Amino acid sequence: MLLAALNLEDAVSPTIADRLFDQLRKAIVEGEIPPGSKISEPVLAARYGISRGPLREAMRRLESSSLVERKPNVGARVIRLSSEQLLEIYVIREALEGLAARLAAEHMAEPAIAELRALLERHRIEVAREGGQSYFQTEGDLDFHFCIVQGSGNRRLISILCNDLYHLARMYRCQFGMKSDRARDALKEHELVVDAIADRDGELAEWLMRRHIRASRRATERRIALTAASGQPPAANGLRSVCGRRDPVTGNEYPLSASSPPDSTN
Amino acid sequence: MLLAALNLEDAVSPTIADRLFDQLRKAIVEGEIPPGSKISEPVLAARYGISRGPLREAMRRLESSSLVERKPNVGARVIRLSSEQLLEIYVIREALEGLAARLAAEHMAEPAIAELRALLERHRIEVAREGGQSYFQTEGDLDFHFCIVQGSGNRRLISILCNDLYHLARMYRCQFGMKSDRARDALKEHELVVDAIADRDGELAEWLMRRHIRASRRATERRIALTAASGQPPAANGLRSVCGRRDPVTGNEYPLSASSPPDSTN
DNA sequence: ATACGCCTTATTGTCGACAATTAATCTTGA
DNA sequence: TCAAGATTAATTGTCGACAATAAGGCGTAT
Repeated sequence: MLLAALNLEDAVSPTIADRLFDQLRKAIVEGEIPPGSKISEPVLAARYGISRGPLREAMRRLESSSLVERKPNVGARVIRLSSEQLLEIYVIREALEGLAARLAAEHMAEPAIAELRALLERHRIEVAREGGQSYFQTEGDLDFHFCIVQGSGNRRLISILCNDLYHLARMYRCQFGMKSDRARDALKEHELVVDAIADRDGELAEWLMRRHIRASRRATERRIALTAASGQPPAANGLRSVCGRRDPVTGNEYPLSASSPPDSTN
Repeated sequence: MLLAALNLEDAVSPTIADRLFDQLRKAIVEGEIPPGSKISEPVLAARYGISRGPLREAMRRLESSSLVERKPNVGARVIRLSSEQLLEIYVIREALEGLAARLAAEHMAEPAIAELRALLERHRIEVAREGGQSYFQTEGDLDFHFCIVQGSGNRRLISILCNDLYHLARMYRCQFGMKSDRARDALKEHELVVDAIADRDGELAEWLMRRHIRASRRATERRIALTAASGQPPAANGLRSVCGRRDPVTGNEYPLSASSPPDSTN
């Protein structure tokens, strides 16, 4: 529900290819199409009841979003998530969202700041209710960052973060489970950032945002170290593996482990 | 010639769509297909002697690179360059390339640093020969930044900068002419950055790179203020308009002013 | 028994044609 | 004469079929 802001695509496109792109991205991000699985064009086209033309165009866009990898004359596979790539994204987000926070402090309109405050208030209630363990908070976290980036007013910055990096980050979170025990700390950090923005203190806002993302990255690093030590292969997802179920799309391939969509709060 | 590093695509793809994407991107970036011009699928397909299928896939990739804008059931137009968007890119580059410089100082291998030094040496000779006015320097500038980013070792950072932002930056430069009088200063700034990287001083490298890009942005701002004051419309390109010639691709549309490819040093 | 080469098969890449939507033109009325 | 509407034309979106490439299986020779 709070994820509404993340669904840029709720204004349905009249063309099949665009709609399909949204559907496939959602399916890949939420793990419905497992990472590493091969995507067969005829099978997928039949699955969605369309021709291969629009499908291929959607696949091209997925490739540009680096959600699938394609080799010519061979086919496309859903990207396999490596911890290194996740950390790379954190490093970039630290720089980019720090910038976004500074710009937001300079450009954001007062009503938008008030909305941001209201959003954090809802998060506060939620965290208090679920004792800081809620998985939901993780999504709320993305919602918060989403709002800040929107407030930066830099359209290309918005595009880079919201069209590509956030979907990747969400994908990793869905894969790894991520019922972060950092919800309470994260919320506090969020509030400090918003305070700085409300004070129009861009320098402080950037510093706080960078520290926040750095802390987030370190928590992820710890988590990765844990799951790696517990015997699982490094690139595997540490989530409930639904072995009794068959791949819903590709049908015949069953890589590492298939994970069902982690929640339906959108 | 020095642009060789920028041509990631010299390893020709066996598929038409990929080859066409490279060709079209080059044509758009260098202004052969003027900004704002409508792209007709049948015309373009005939022009390149291929079918509309691969063309559409290439167009989808161009759209992802934000080189063309598409409206459903209407068509695609080459993006029109606004000064605001150019400055937005500079702001992002400042954050991202500052990060890249820091990472390069930490991760770059010694031979790569030596290569970088050699590159700057060639630039030094070139600048001395052309008296700091050379247009070439502008391309060399991109080459330099390209190498630094490659040295960061962060694959996603490399992808964002080299696959999208650099092509846009190059497009703006081609459109605006850009025989920057800042070549001498820029070269000096480049050398300082490389010194910091060689010293493995990441913090300094980042600071120097940010300052360098900031100076570059300010020079561009001044240039924009000049051309805007000299009577041209703000989004127009301030380059020789070849009015006697017809649009080589779309054939029937002739927006603002068509500019021929600024150089052939690749 | 293993390795090399050939062949079969399935998948991707490409093409031409049809349908749907949009933009422009022409007509008609006030 | 201008505006509003319908009509026409062109472009885009979609589809099914063919061709080319690569992967996998099979057989044979060493």
